[in-house]
Amino acid sequence: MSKKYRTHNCGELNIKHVGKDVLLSGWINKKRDHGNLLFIDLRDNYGITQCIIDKENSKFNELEKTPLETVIRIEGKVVNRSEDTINKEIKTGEIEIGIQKFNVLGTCKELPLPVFTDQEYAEDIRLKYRFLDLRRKKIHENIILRSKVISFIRNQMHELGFLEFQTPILTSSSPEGARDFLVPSRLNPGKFYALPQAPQQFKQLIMVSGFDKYFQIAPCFRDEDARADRSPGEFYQLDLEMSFVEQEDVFNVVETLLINTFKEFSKKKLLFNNFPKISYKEAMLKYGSDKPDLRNPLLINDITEIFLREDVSFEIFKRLVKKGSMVRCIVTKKTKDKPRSFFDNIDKWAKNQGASGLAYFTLEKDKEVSGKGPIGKFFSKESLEQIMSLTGAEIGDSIFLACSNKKDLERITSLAREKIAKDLDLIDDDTFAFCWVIDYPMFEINDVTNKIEFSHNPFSMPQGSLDNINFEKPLEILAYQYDIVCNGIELSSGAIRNHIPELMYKLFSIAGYSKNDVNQKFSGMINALSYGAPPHGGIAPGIDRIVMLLANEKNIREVTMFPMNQNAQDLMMNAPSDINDKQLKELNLSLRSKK
RNA sequence: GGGGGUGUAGCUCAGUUGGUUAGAGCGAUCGCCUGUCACGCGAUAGGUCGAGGGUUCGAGUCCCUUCACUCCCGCCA
Repeated sequence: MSKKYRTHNCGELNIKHVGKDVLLSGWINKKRDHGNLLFIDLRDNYGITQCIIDKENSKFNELEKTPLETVIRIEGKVVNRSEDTINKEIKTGEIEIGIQKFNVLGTCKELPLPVFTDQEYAEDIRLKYRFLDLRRKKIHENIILRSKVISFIRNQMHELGFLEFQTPILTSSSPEGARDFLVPSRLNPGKFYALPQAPQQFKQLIMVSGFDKYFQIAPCFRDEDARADRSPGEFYQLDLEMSFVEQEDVFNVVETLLINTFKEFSKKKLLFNNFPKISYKEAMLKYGSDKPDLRNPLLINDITEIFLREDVSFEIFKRLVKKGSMVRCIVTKKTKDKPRSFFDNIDKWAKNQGASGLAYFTLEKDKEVSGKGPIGKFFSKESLEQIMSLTGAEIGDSIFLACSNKKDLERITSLAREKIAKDLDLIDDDTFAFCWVIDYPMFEINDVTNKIEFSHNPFSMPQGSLDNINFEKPLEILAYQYDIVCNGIELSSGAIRNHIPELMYKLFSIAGYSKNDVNQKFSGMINALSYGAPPHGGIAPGIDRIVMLLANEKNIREVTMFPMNQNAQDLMMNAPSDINDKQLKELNLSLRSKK
């Protein structure tokens, strides 16, 4: 046989190959030892093939003693299995290999974690031995899925006419946004590069350079603390930017791309084939959040005005409303027969969340409409009818109310929406619900400093034009700034960019930056915009989160090949690590002694 | 920086009200077994109960401190 290691892989042999002499190489996934007969499940990237050897073979004892996860080469003949021994679970289950010879290609010590199980393991062991962890079925498949998704997206982008470019990894520190990762410069002592938080400025410069449509599967670096859906350090975005476009043009590209990708890689249903567009303001009112989960049918309504009525006697809320608080509610359909415990649990839960609780009552009708439940008696028939017309509630429905300032209300009603929907089992886990959140405000007021700040990206284009924007009321200026949300997870945000220097200076001045400040801090950008910049805009969907959704995983490490732990350490490579004095000297750095 | 959870054999976990020698499954080692596919059966080895301190006649169990991992808040386009 001319091949050295294999003639076939472990996933391709079937009934058609019976009688052939083959070479297979792979890992010993599992052994089943019958004393005089030994089954070996040989595994490689492509599948598992059962191989068999018996006492007649002189190599029997040696193979019997070879540990799991040893890499071996097997020489043998493909034989078909008898009807009753066929394994329908695996692709190669109709055949097995009668082993003639074998030899060890790579030995294996006792395993720190088993490869052959679906059990869950402590994170630090998995990360330290990631190369073993990655052999395991589920995560191995996740990583392959990730590769396929990226390659699919790349093909789609090329087909849509986008050009793929690389942008610098060593760049300059930017004043806005997240904390930068810094890299000391040897040739420029005392100066530092920063790793890009995103190729934001570069992609705009690519547009100014006339390339029209750009994309990149771009690594992004942000030195912020981790979350389950946020890697410490680095993550990937599908970064894209287009010239001569309006918001709708970007939406069309992204919707096409995401719909194709999600249809290709998941069996789950798409709730909308045209993604609904929800304004930021509406999202905050109806869902209490700018990343609403539209699988959840519950809506939030403002019913503050009810508590100004003479015929409502719920004095606690009335007093708070007089002082400026608002009242918002969630209606649950046909819950009048739910046990008292259902309501009390939610109230108790809300108190645990730091709210003063969730008041509730149920709408009933005998001769006339009445409220049943702890606070039902405080509402007149007419006020209940007004609530019904404001919220769409009907007889038999229940109403949960909270009263507070706007920010706390948004927080608690958003959480309550999720909690109640879960308790009532209202969320269809088998769907993806995408939506756009649009019309973000350009500015917001900082609670602590009471100063006006950019609420998102300062380079976003305000809605309106230089001569009709009311700069006197900056908090009312909306931006062509948009987010895409799926199942309550923020997938990306983007904007039509401000390519007009004059308008840029004006907006920055509202946020307290002088023309000089802007010229200094964003010199590359503002300079470029002064030499003929096309109108342009883009977006940057998070690749890791897209793969998370497609793989149905809750943690980003499950779709990342070599992730760091929560403290931003790579336990396998021992990063970050100490460096020696020579390196420090070359970089003109000295370390402060640690406390 | 703050809050919650977890930490017992190589791995996954049990361990009662504080009470004799800390257990099980998988894995390892040895033996038996020719049709398994989570093979089966028997035996053996394997423990700083995360670490340190305290209370107690006695601590895996109670208290304090501390470390590691994780989830969340802060932070984050």
